[in-house]
Amino acid sequence: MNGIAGDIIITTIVVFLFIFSYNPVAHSMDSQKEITIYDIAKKVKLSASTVSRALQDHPAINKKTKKKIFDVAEQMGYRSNLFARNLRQQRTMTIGVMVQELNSAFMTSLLSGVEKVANEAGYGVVIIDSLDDVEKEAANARNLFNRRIDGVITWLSSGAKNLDHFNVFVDKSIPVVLIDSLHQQSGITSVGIDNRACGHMAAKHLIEQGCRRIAHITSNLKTPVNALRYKGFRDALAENKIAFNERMVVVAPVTEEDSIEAAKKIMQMKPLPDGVFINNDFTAAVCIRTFLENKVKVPQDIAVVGFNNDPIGTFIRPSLTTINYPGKEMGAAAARTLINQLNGVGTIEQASNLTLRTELVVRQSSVKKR
Amino acid sequence: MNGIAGDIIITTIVVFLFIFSYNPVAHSMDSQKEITIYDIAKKVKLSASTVSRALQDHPAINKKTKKKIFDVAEQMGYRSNLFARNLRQQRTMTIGVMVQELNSAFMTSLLSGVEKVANEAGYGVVIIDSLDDVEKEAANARNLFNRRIDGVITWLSSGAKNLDHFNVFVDKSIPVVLIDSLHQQSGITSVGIDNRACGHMAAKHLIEQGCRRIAHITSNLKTPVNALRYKGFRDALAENKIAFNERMVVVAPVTEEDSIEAAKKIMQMKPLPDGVFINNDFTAAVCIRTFLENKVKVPQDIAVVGFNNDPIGTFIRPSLTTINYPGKEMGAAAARTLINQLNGVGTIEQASNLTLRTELVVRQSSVKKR
DNA sequence: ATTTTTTATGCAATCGATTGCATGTTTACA
DNA sequence: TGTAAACATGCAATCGATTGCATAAAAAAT
Repeated sequence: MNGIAGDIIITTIVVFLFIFSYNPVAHSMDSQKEITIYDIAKKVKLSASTVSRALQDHPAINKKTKKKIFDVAEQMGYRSNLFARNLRQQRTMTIGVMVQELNSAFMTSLLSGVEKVANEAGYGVVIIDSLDDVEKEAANARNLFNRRIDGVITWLSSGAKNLDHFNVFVDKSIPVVLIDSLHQQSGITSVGIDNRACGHMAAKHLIEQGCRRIAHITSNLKTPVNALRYKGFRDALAENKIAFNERMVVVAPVTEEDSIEAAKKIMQMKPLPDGVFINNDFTAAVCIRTFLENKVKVPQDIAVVGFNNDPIGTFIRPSLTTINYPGKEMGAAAARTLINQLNGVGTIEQASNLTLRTELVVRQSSVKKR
Repeated sequence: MNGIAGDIIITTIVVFLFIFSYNPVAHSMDSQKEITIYDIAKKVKLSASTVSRALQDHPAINKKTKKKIFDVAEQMGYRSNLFARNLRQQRTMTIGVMVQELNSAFMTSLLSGVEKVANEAGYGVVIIDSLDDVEKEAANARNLFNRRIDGVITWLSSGAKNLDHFNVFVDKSIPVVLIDSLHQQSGITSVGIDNRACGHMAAKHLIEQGCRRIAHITSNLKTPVNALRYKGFRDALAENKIAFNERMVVVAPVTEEDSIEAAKKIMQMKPLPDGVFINNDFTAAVCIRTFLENKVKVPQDIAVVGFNNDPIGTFIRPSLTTINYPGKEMGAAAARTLINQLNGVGTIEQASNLTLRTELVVRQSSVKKR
């Protein structure tokens, strides 16, 4: 009503605003009641079924009728009640995303990828984080399950030993897409990168720069992802007949203190390594800083290759050579895979693994030659 | 069925597992059907009303009956159907968060604050971004509205001229909490910081470091937030009787190119400014880099103060003096405010503005004296 | 033993939209 | 003109949980 009036006469708006401001009760009461298809039906003197069908653009409804119903719906400020629809159709048009932690540029770009694709397909996105805690992860899974999301995209916590907490989804044929985790469990798809190839690429690059004593810093070697990167790294060394000692691996959580600690361990190695492949850019950045503070030159004394292509890498000096990890694309791919499954294109049974392309981004921290 | 059998005879479990593994079709069909309160009612030979009440821990239900119903529900793998509940109760236990863009550490920490508080209160969080586009923002608002979220937390796009797209919420008495925006519209609460004070604090610090020709880089001066920071900045200069010329303000969007451009403009000013207050850390980081590349020393030639306390500030050299902007706390405060409103503690009518504490984080980029 | 109170449970309507089936109406074709 | 085909619309059940009101049963009071 007021919308229409407002389009025509300016003063009407003023009057309404006046009322709105000074008579909140009348205002809220007035606008509080929801318009349903029954209200529309009454107005156009047709049945609710017809209204429902018209709004869905059902072919059996006369075009003129549809037009009229659409107009009246618009006029009355109708909005579909998703609960009712969901209750009837048994779906929520919502996908759940579980991530370890909302704390990195990478996660953020991942989410924006999911969000974009999902929204375009009409899905909402519910995000929940596990703070990298296995128990909270299980609770979250339950929570999402109870919310009847149509599908889940998840980045497992690093301590996750199995996928049991996703069984509820699998059992109900709710698609699950894992990001960057490798599990061959049937009914679960995964989207990721070729971690072994990445480790190989990093090591190969360092070797090409002339490094011969190459160390590795990783957050842990238990997750398949990290283990594979390490394997690729070892493989490249072996292929080039470069000796490697397991003492040249430093395991350090991704915190500032631990990263400094790790850098110190590297500096204490004798002979000093001339290159290091570090599993994430944050740690790499801290290490570079620590090296420089201790008069260890980068890349001259130690060449550094990180992982993730975090924006931080372009700010530090020397800038950081790293492996570009396509976060947004991964999110988008995961969402697309999930939605395809929801639409029946590619059923859960034929679930597969999708591997995205990665690339080495060479910057200053690793270039010894010119 | 299988649940009960499993509780009694171990071997039965094994048989079932066997079937599950080798007969996925039977498996999924079997587990597909949802348990409802009617199923439970039938099993315990009571009415659905009683079951419903028991599950809500209604006082009118006999304790033993409750116990029994709980047990059976557990056994049958019952999960409440939120649609039905929502349909009846007219709420979704979900809050919507609209942000400009999911692209910064700040947004991420903000979201994690919202998420934490909301989850603890039993609410889910739906996140949607506007890519800083006013139209998408309006569409998103509509989208969330149709999803019948119980409340909205939003960070307006920088181009937003008014809050019209939130009227749908206000009209339906759905609480809206703005983050870091100042609008006195009734029915809308906001959570933010004292931007004027921040600008003042930054300028005062630079002055104390001996700066007398202080420039300012901002993304635009139209949003109240930026205008207020600028005002505080100007006020501090005036209080200290330091001349200021509007040509010392550079307006530059937050992109790498524009930031470099801005740095160049600063360097071209004659006489060269001896201090600059930059509205965000990313731009500040790029400027510092650009300055250094052009042999302009920081802080000796130009002292720099940023804004936001982005992690980047600790990595660059010199490290960046900045204003700590409590992202996670803001998110948490916004969520708490919203949930209080939803619970009736503090009604929408008495909506107010909540201002959080900020602080100057002094690092290397601004310290000229010792 | 009878009445009142308390306690426990059930009935049936409600929340809105959807949809299979039935029915009524119009058009087309023989 | 009769009849099949195509088109349009309505009826009523369904999705699951909630809840005001009624009622039955047990306990307490008289």
